[in-house]
Amino acid sequence: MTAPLPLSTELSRWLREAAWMRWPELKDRDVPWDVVPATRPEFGDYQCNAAMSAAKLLRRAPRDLAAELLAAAGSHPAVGHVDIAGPGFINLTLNTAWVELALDSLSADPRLGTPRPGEGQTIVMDYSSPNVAKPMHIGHIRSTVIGNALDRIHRFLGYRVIADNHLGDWGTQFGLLLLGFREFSNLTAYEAEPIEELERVYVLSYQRSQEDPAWLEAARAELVKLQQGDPAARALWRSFVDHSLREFDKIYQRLGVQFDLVRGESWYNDRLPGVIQRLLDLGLARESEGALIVDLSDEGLPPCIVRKRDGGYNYATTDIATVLARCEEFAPSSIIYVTDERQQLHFRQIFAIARRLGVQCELRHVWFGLMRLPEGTFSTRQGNVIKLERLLDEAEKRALEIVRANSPDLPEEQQRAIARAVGIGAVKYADLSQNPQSLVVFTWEKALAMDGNSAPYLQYACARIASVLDKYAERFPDRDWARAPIRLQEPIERELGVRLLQFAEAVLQAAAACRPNLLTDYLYNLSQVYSRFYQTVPFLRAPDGVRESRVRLSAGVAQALRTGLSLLGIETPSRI
RNA sequence: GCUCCCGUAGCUCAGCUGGACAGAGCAUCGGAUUUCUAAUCCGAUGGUCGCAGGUUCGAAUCCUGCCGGGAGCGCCA
Repeated sequence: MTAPLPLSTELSRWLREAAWMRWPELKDRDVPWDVVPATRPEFGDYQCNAAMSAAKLLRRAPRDLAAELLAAAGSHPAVGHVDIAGPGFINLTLNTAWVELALDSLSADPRLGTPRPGEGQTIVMDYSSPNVAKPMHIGHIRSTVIGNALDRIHRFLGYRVIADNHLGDWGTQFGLLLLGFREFSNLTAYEAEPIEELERVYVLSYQRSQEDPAWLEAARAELVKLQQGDPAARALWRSFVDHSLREFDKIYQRLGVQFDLVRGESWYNDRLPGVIQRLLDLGLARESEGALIVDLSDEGLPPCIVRKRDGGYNYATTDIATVLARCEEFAPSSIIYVTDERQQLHFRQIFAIARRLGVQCELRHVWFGLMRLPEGTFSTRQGNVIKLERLLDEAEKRALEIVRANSPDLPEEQQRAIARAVGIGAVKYADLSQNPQSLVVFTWEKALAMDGNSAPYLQYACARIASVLDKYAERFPDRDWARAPIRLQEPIERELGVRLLQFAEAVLQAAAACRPNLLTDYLYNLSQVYSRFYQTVPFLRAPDGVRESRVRLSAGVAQALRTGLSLLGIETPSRI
């Protein structure tokens, strides 16, 4: 049998349809018919708060409405009993036998009942997008990790996702870089540590440009040569990009991040004149102070410059070209950009212009708070950047110390593998478990937290369950938990079972809100309940049948944790 | 000057499309292991949800103002 999941969706539909049948006049009114998990255990498993809102519209007593609604809805197989409490809350307690059956089918499903609402739809996801010739630092981790989690979540929900790493590989800094490279570079250093060398060269070239107008002029000339396709400039630039990409790939490999496309800004270069032409043809752009702008004042936005006074194009032009190209090539239902908060205005402008150009697909900017250091913002010039590589190294190092202390019997190689999964997982989780829009002040302590609400806590729960399954197989070789029915006897068991049913809801919510922390919240809570279950209820020593039920429930929890963590890009070793 | 975001326990943060006495983790204090991984669990302490109004049966959540912090606002990306 297939359980009607997600349960809250199903129950909401049940009550909403009954309400609309009973009170057709409320159909277009804004009444929250949603059934949501109960806020407190004594209120049952789910609750509906619609009666109070409806009461206002119908000028009736809310408790009466609640009673009429329940009478109209009749019974639902999942609902054991209902209560009307307080001013008119409808409290639903699930039928435990139904929950048991739902878990029987759910725990056999690797997706834990998660639907695929995205089938047939494409999403382009634009994330990470570091700048060529600069090292990835801790400021890049948010876009990369949050973007990758949203990428994985959407794929899981059936969307065709095109993950595109929109590299910053074009722009005025390349004039200084090309010129500086010819003058200052050390080729040996460039081969060994390309990004560091390019960074050094850039800083020198930048400094000289501040003091020497002729140098600045020469840099501009280099940029023009590059943009006009001069073979020598082009070749050198290509080398910068390739070397940078190789360095970025080391980080991506460690983070388990893969892209379908790596198209930098340069990829759109040839399309820029066409974009300008379209804007002009449609009468959307006009000249102002020598530059070409799109006036957006009727949307309350400042004008957007799409061509500079000197005839050059800027990032706005590129981003418009990018939207158009993506729509043409992939026909996505939406394009999601994951960047920091500073680009909010920029994307509002880009989206407004794209719509005027006839772009239909949903355009979504998922922004997150800029990462800062306790002493303020960091920048290359202040020399206070913390490189991503160093953060990952430190995470693995600290994790390895803990692994060695806790599992001294394991071979060195396995300890290292566990430390990688735990360390990288901790770093990712620290970022993913926060509301993306919170302002983030980087501290080592926070970024590397490995106890409490952290990835290792969840990984630990998984490892414990793996161990339980091993022990079971060892001690009861002729029994099979996978076929035994799940029975929920103890309150903690029931709580765990109901919680497990809510996996799909958590994934769907995280996707809809583009907030991975909704998923981490769910997973953390599930493991907390599991830890309590593990602590208070014996399973391998439980009687026949009960033992199998508990082992099977544990296996279901492990499945949820593994799947959930994989959606966040976090590994789950069978031992930690 | 205008726009956006943030201000919740000593610290770090959830909760914010309004719902029933405000939740975690860390820290502090006290407990739990002859048994399935103690990277765990149980208990205690700890909050005028920045301030002041307003809307509502009901506000941390919505609206207005103020205070404090961050970011952005035409030729950088």
